[in-house]
Amino acid sequence: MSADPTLRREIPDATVARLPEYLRTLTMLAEAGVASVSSEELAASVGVRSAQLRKDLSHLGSYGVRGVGYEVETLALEITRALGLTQDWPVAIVGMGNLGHALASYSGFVTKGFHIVALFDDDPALIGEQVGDVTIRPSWDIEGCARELGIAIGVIATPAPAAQTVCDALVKSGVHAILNFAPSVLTVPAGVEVRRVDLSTELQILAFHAQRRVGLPSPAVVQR
Amino acid sequence: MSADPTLRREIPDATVARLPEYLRTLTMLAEAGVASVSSEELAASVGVRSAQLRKDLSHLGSYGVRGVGYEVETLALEITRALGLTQDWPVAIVGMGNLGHALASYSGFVTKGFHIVALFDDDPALIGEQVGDVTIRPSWDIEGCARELGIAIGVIATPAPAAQTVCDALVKSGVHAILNFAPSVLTVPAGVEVRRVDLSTELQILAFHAQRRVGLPSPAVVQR
DNA sequence: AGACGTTTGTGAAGCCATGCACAAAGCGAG
DNA sequence: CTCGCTTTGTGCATGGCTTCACAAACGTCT
Ligand SMILES: NC(=O)c1ccc[n+]([C@@H]2O[C@H](COP(=O)([O-])OP(=O)(O)OC[C@H]3O[C@@H](n4cnc5c(N)ncnc54)[C@H](O)[C@@H]3O)[C@@H](O)[C@H]2O)c1
Ligand SMILES: NC(=O)c1ccc[n+]([C@@H]2O[C@H](COP(=O)([O-])OP(=O)(O)OC[C@H]3O[C@@H](n4cnc5c(N)ncnc54)[C@H](O)[C@@H]3O)[C@@H](O)[C@H]2O)c1
Repeated sequence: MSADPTLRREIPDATVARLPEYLRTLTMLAEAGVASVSSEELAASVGVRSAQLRKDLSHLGSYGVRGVGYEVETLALEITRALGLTQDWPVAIVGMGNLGHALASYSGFVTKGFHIVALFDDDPALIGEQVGDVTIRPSWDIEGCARELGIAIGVIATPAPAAQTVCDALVKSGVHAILNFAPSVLTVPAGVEVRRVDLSTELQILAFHAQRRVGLPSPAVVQR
Repeated sequence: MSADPTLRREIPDATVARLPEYLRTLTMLAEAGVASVSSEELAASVGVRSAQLRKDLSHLGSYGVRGVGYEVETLALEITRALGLTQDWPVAIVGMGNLGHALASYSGFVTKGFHIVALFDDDPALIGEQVGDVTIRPSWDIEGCARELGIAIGVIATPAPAAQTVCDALVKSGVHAILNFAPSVLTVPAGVEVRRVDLSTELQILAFHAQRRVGLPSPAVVQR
């Protein structure tokens, strides 16, 4: 009785982080004309254990057929819904340097439901420049137009010292989700979600593992 | 008896992932002239609990002074050693499109001990182009010169369909650490470490959380 | 209709990471 | 030297995630 079908179950963070991978693989399968897939096959494509895949999917509901597997289209749709990708998300990028330009001209986002609707920078030389079909605006306009444009997700690609300032402006404009490329820790009010991507950190983690290799039995032809 | 002082202890992955953050903050403190820091202060700057910081550091050894804290220079050096950053790491980037160019011209890597020593692409229009002080080489030369240049870390910034091919070439050239920006799962021999950075995935995770917000008590002035 | 092989969904167990709480250890003041 | 204050390093408890293993469910074939 208390089981409301529309009630969003608690989905573990670890699962949420894997759902996009499942979705991407399912989309590829659908394009290849595959209609049905087993947890074993799908898990192998994504690089996880089949038990993990099944447990992850069980958090969304029961969309498989025992003895058969999952219908690719259906499962893709359910993951899309769980992730909230049935609607389009308006995205703004702040900081149109090297990285900002690469992000703005990347076509891989739109196909996933993300639309870049605003670009900001504080360099007068960049303001007014057209990237794709969006014009770069002055960053002091963030508070003015971000709310108006309905920006839901903000991407920060400014140098580290500017990141907190930009973040504050975004939050003040009603943005509750921020992807931060600057190597700095952002302080935000409760209810605002921040994810950080730090490429230097990734390289350093790789260096750690590479260092441990020293003295190991060479390359290995062993496949895993 | 089995305790070899030079034996590298097992450092948990979760800890390794945080060490670069600690190091970055310590470097900033050092530049600001701070000589000593407590676990409480450092943890606050990084955004973790102090107990977690102390436990993380305890995996490296005992470099703090009770009642006082940690000497910034010393701790930074120890983390640098633990991560294997006392040596410089030669890095190659494959795929010099938008993202590849942004990465190649990013100055934040060299200061951390990473040197981009080779760039590859298979587009004749790009081959020969100079980025910084490195010339773009044809990607069919990877096996020829990667080993010779001592490439330890490979960065893949090609479209997804080319990623596995490029990865194979890198591995064949003796590269054991790969940072993959392409949205594809790479298959590698045992002993090769792959990390993937997928910006679409990050946005999708943010979308999930943003979606859950719907109907929540608005923005909130509450600081956390 | 019933038996059989396959694959899902999930309890249970094991594992790892996080957070708590405190004894041990250092420093400085008296 | 001793006392008291501060902060580290860590044992232990807690919670979450992963993996195992199997009953339940489904399609198919006879
Ligand atoms: N380029 C890379 O490959 C790379 C890799 C890792 C990390 N990063 C990080 O990403 C961020 C951007 O890198 P980049 O290479 O594009 O740097 P960049 O210097 O090329 O671009 C930064 C841009 O931000 C703009 N900016 C500065 N202050 C601003 C403000 N207050 N409001 C709006 N815009 C502002 C600048 O005008 C500039 O256009 C940096 O924090 C960098 O550390 C970049
Ligand atoms: N640009 C972004 O902001 C962004 C964001 C997310 C993910 N990505 C991913 O990063 C990758 C690169 O993105 P991009 O925007 O730079 O793409 P891009 O098309 O601008 O560049 C790809 C480059 O790879 C080269 N290439 C293709 N096949 C190759 C091969 N076999 N060997 C060597 N080089 C080869 C191409 O010549 C081109 O220069 C893609 O996989 C993309 O999905 C990019």
